[in-house]
Amino acid sequence: MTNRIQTRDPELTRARILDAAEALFVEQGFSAVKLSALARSAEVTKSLIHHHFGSKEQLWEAVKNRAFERYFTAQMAMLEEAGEPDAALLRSSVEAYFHFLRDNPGVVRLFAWTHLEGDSHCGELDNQLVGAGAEWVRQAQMRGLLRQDINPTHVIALFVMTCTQWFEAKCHHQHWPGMGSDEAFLEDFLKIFMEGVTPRV
Amino acid sequence: MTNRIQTRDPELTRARILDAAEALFVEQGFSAVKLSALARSAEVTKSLIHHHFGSKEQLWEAVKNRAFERYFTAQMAMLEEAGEPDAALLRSSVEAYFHFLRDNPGVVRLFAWTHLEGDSHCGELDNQLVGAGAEWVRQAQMRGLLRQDINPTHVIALFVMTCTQWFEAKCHHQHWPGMGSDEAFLEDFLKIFMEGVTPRV
DNA sequence: AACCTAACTGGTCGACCGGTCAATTAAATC
DNA sequence: GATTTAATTGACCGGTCGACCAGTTAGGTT
Repeated sequence: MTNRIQTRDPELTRARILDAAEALFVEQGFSAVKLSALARSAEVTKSLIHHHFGSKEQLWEAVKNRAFERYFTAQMAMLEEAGEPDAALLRSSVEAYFHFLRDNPGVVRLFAWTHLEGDSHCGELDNQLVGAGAEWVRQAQMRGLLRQDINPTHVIALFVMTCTQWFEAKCHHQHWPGMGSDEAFLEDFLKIFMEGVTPRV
Repeated sequence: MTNRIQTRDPELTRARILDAAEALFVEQGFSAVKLSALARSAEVTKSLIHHHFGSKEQLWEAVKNRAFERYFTAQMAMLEEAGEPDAALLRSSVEAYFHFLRDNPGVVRLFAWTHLEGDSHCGELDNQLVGAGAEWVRQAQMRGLLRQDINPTHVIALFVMTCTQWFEAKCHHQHWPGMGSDEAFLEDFLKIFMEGVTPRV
């Protein structure tokens, strides 16, 4: 702000505000973020934030929408490049999801804040994601590749929730005695999960 | 506050403040809670809160400590009344934990807020809880009742995290297509989990 | 009954919150 | 080049936040 070239680029300004806001909201949650700190961080004036986004609440919505859209499209892409349903593909899907969350810690925290707010918006957004995944499981079940006495949606929910919670609550359980690394836990989870969902021979 | 009998009971006052604070903190998180609203809810003056707890921050710590102590002792009691390690007992332990969280939604949210704060205090508190659980799994493994190629701590972590996330993110996934009730999900989770941790015959 | 400690109150404080507004100015339109 | 539009600024607002403090009073001690 001090010595910035006197040029105007509203798109860039919006982006800079969104980026700074996302960083702060991810870190501190909605209530704890002060617009003054955000303005400082984004190197714009407070008024400019209001000009572009109306209010703190609307900015929060914009941040969430952008982040969840990123999440959604990334997942959709992963889903579409998946091939025929079989156990090996389920395994690699879990790995892919786990690593996506590991590489996108911001979206994990954004999900957590949103859950606590009781905002079900993001949940509705991935209805089709889960629906497609569950359909995929259902097909594998019909072919006898997965055990058939389990609700397909629950299969999806189980690994999504496990991956999510692993990273959401990492500060909580990372110091538990005997707890292994990201990869070690994923490995053990997959052992249990894959053994649990495939039919006994 | 308006027409309360002019008697003094500091213990009760502290308890009333703690109760009201817990309710508000659980609902809104630390930053969003206003001491004025808390004072109104607890039917005390703002000054009295400062008198008993010093600051908002210290009150937050007191609330967390009390709640996590309750959680800890409840879990410790459950653990102590457990008998010899075997698969059936693991199953009923998961059920007990799941139902404890279902019946104590406050502590689940408190955990979630605490995770987001990065406060590892509660995580350290249940080190011995997890340690005892993992030891219990280890014994079952040695007896051949559970498969031995899995980190015992990960077995505990997996079901703790799954139960926690189920209730933490309920608003998120409860509207997913095909999602079942609490009990239906628990049942399916146990099918996968128990099948995954017991050795193949 | 005198005394003391601490529970409790009302009033108040400076800081700073989110938000507004009129004025300025860069850039797009004509 | 004149005009319009909108990005941007700094000054400012009312409200209220957490905290503080001097004073009052109930309850226990001696």
